[in-house]
Amino acid sequence: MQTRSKRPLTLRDVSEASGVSEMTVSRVLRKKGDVSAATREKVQEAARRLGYVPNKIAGALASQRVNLVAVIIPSLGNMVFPEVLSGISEELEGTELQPVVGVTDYQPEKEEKVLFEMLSWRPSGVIIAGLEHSDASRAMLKQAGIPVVEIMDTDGEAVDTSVGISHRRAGRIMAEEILKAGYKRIGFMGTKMPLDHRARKRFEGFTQTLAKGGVEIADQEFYSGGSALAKGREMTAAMLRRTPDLDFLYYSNDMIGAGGLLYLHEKGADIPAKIGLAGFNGVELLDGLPLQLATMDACRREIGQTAARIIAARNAEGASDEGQVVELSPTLSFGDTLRTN
Amino acid sequence: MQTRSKRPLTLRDVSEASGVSEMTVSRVLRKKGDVSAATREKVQEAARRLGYVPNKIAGALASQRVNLVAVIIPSLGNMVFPEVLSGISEELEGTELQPVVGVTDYQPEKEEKVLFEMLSWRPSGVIIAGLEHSDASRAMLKQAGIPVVEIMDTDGEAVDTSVGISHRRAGRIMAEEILKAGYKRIGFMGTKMPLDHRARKRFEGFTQTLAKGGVEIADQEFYSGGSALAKGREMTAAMLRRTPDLDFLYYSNDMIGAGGLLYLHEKGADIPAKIGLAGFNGVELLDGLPLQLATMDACRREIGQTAARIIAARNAEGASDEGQVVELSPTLSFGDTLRTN
DNA sequence: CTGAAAGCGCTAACAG
DNA sequence: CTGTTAGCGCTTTCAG
Repeated sequence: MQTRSKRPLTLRDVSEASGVSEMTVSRVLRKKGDVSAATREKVQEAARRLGYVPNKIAGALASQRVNLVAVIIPSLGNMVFPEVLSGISEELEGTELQPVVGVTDYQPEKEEKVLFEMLSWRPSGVIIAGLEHSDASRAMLKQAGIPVVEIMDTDGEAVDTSVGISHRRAGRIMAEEILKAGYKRIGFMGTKMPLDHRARKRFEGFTQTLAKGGVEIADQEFYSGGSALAKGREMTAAMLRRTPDLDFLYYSNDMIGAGGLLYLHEKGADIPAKIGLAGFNGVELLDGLPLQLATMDACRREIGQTAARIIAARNAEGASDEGQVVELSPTLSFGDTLRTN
Repeated sequence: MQTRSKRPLTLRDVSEASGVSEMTVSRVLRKKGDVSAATREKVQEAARRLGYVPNKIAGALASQRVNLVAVIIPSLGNMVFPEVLSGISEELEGTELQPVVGVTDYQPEKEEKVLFEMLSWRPSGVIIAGLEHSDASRAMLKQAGIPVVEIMDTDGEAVDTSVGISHRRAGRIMAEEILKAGYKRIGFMGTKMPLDHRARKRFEGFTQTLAKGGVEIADQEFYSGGSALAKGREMTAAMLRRTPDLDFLYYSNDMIGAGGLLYLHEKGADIPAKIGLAGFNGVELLDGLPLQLATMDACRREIGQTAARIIAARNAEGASDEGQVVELSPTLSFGDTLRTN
């Protein structure tokens, strides 16, 4: 139908091909304003025949509106963020808005760069992971004059609005359950990530609550890089060699927890009677393990949905420009690796 | 530093604040053309102080250039695509270009929508998964007048350029190795995905090669939804109940393969002597399993890098506008679940 | 090295 | 219901 052409088609081409003014063509193509069925048909036919694709750059400049929501996350390989994203997409599906993703690799400088880059496209809103940002990033977010939702975490001060869980509380709850179940000699394994503030907060909540119960972490180890499953396996083996009397292992994520679980299960360990295990995230991926790992879900999908809903609402007319804090409650699953007491 | 303002800052604001013409401000901010050190300093100081973020919409419209590469993939939850993406990002890092991701959920209509949407931003290139697209999508890709690289697969005709592996050949190679190892009673498990053409092609290559060796698939089962690990476990159990004399199980992806592996390992099956297993993808994630699953890597990262490099090269001056086919060679790993002879 | 003028392709705001 | 007139904020081009 179309002919090869170096220059992309413009509204004017459609206008000429259909004998209708540019303005009316624009109305038809945007389904905005009333146009008679006859001309509408003529225009659509011409547009289709030519293979016209509107130029959003020009449209956005003229209308001063860009229906994009910038979504800024640390990583895609983490399993948790794709789920947040699908919550966002799902929720935005019914609206004009579209998510655009930027990845920071947990680096504040990269976050700053990505944020700057995305804001320069003048999006209608920003959804960004975490509450910890560089001063420059916070300044940009404030200055942008658009709704900003910081997600995943509520332990801290948001620029505008935050949606997430309290990781301190999550660590605390896990510690309480472990104590309640009567475990005493507790080991911790996690990522060596000074910049993963949420893991850090969980760890803090965890150790502080143990301390209140008169228990101290008996051993701990941090890793970085490599296959998480393999790392969990190795670290668990090493830790039990070093501190054989541990009766509970708390992992900062489910993947290393699964590695530990597989290792102990093979060794014929008496789980959860003699040794208990728990991870974090509620990764559905792991459902087929020999034992179900105790874990705590982080409400990933729900966080995405809620954040997206807030942005969408604020973009609608007559929205209250108020910031808010939405704290979701993670649910603990005991699985097969934490005594229910 | 900045003041609250509803209206985002413009070049004119920076111009007024620095007492330098808009044009020269623009030159400084884009580091284009020669500007005296003194004025450059003045401009940069003003821009920083005000918190100016350039408006790329306006810039793109004026310059007729958008440094975006549209990347269109079926899914983010698949583990394989995030790796392709990181190959792309890595390769684009050194250039002006930036990837923008769109997800199709394996649905041709959604692909068409996403493609239309992305093309309307006039990107500098398109990287799109697969060779199978609707007529409309192919038309748009041809019409766009920008480099288009179809990735993952080379079994078929590309619009412009393709980079990937031959999935037919991958299936064939696996079949050859299985026959060579002397397995005879072979079961297949995979996703119920009429739209996953690559899985289909592997399956075809696999069965055709078995047939040449006088072997027919003894049993097969397809699933959809749910946790892949759990599905692999269940399907394996069911299949062996139904067809107990199977001596090899070929899985269309590593996750269900891992489920089967865990199941059989727990049952104390004699792997790989009495029963062999193989998956597909080379998912590093699974490195900590009790046995290493035989698999074939799909060159995910390398595909991303190559595709990005091609787009970048074509965007440089004096590039040959030629389409090409880049077929990469997947490597087979025997792991612990496929007899080496 | 710096500035002035003229759009990029589309849509808001008015007229008819 | 349809058309006309101005820009949107930046960059290209051409003069100084």
